[in-house]
Amino acid sequence: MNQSPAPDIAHVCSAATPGVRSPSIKDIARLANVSHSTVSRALQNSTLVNPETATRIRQIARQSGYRVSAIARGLATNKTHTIGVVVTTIADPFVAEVVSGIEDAANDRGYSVFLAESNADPQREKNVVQSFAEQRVDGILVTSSRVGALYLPSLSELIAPVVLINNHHPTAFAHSVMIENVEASRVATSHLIGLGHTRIAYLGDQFGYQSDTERFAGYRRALEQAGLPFLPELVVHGDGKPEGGVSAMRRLLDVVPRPTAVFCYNDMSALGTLLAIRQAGLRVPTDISLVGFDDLFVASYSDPPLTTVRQPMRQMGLLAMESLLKLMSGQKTADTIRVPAELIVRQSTAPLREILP
Amino acid sequence: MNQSPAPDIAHVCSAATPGVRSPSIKDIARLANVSHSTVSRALQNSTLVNPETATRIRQIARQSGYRVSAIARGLATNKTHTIGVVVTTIADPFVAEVVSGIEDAANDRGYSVFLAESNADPQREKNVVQSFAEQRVDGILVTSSRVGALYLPSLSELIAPVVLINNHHPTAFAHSVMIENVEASRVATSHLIGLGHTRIAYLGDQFGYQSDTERFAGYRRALEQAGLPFLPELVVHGDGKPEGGVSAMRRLLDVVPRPTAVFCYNDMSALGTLLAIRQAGLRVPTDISLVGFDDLFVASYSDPPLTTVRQPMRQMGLLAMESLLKLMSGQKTADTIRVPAELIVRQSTAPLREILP
DNA sequence: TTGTAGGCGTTATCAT
DNA sequence: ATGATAACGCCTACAA
Repeated sequence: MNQSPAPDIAHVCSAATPGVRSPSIKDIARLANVSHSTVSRALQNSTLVNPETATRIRQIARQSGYRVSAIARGLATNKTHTIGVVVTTIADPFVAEVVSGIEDAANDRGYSVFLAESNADPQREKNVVQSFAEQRVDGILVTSSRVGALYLPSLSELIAPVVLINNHHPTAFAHSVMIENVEASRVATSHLIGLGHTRIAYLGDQFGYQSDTERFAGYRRALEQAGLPFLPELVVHGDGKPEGGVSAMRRLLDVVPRPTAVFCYNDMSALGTLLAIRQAGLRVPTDISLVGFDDLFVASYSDPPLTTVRQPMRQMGLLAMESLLKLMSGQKTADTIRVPAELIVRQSTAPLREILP
Repeated sequence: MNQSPAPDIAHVCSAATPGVRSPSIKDIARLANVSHSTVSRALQNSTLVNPETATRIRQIARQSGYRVSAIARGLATNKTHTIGVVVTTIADPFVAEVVSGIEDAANDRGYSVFLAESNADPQREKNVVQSFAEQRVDGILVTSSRVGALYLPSLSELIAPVVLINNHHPTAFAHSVMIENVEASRVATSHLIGLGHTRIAYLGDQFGYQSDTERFAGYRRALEQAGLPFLPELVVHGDGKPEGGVSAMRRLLDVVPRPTAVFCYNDMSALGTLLAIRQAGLRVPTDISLVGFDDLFVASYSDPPLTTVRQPMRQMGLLAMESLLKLMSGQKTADTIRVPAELIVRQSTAPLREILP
């Protein structure tokens, strides 16, 4: 009798018993009394195979738990149906939302996604690129990262097409999906101006990052349009995270006279800003109005709920994926897709309090 | 003259010119005047090759931009150096932190990670499992998902070893990493009791989820130890997200007399709870004390900052990865690793206000 | 409609 | 120390 592991019980604990290779196309061929090419065809729903044999083959394949080896297929076809996604860190809520959108779209199209974090560490970035190259990914998506700056050229030439999403340093010729930063910031700042504020601070990200530069430009444009003076002392920079928002805001609180409104580069910074203001014994929006950017879920649950600029994060991931699909199939796409944003007014902004002279 | 953008810069747009195969081991062999086996050995730093030729080969390989094909290697070795990570959604901050830890550890060990979301959708779960099977991943990590419930048996037998992280429905025989839920909750609840509270509500997750069950058990144990009566009307269930926290808390606010403290299943729920309390015109901790669970970054930045139970999320990812590595190499590991948690006392909890009779 | 015969880029086992 | 040669699992002409 057969003494091989457990007959039909199959479920005997044992983690993936190593040494037991999964059935191959040839095994199925043997069972079905056909050649492995026929099996291959049947499994691909080719019309070049008798419908009945095809059904029989698929039947057998299912019963024996057959699964194509994506890697063997990849070797043969030179396409892995795999994309690489590189992010600075997935622990950033903005990034996570975008990646979620990507994953969704990729899954729909039958693509598997490799996730890699660069941690803004050059060495790691190198590893990531190398790794994606070795895995022979069909395409690469980069979100909120600096990778582009250093490796994009080699990436897109030697490895696979690349699409950037809100990247820090976009490179020439790179395909990308970006939010309408300038316009969105202009609108956000104008909102504050419309409420009577004239001493409006800008709390940005690190110097040189594109989103920061663009949002700052929108801020200035709004001031200009309103004929308001630009006050350099009201511009500070955080790090895109709550911590940075705290320290940047503290610097702002030392300026006299104090700003009556702050436009934050992003919601994470705004979160820190909120804390700093509270710790200083002031209130939002009574003493200081606050506007964020991103519309992360936290914006709805902070106290007060944050007026902010909504980025359609998931959809941006989707758009990037679609753009990448086109590139991967050799089509041309718009070099950079600009996505409109929307100002969401909540309770962190209020009319300037009248100050009696 | 050349009118295309930038001449020899090589950066001539053109995404990954399809049709141009990257150099193979044979190409290198030709250039180095050796057999491809020698190249293979040289590239693996085998001692079975003349140091000088090895250096020369590596030199040539580097110059020609050679990159091993992980998929060809996988075919040959039957190991892909790849793991699959399945999550419900990466947009959940807890999940994102864990995955970040996993990615870090995996990268250190030379593993690439496939990320897949199940969205708690059975069909998607099927896809994920199928996809990982086809990609021939060497191991699987499942975090905060229900996947285990349905597919774990087939997963760990037919595909690869599996390790669960804070999974909803752990299955027998499954390896897993879990937080010390019962003890942590007991401590958290005792903290409230120590502040004089006796009407302490429990705001949980969906019925049947293991973390919920365990945390609830810890809550009850604390009451018991203090000789406090268990009040069923003070137990409500959300959905693990802020929205669910809001509605669950509203239900709680209708109970008379009102609870004076609430222990929330997780921080996301607590965020919603905070909002609901505020909207009811009450204050935390003056009117109601609040304890969360997880210690997400939001816990530090809410108003008031949340007293909560810290889970070492990144480290849990790391532990899971290490456990998986052992399983993949055929070693045995503890079936379930219990990670201790830590109560972080901030400002959302305060002594029960004396109520004059 | 089906089978035969490479070939994809590696690793691995032999000889030499 | 090196080179043939054969897998690995699949796809795809080409032949039948």
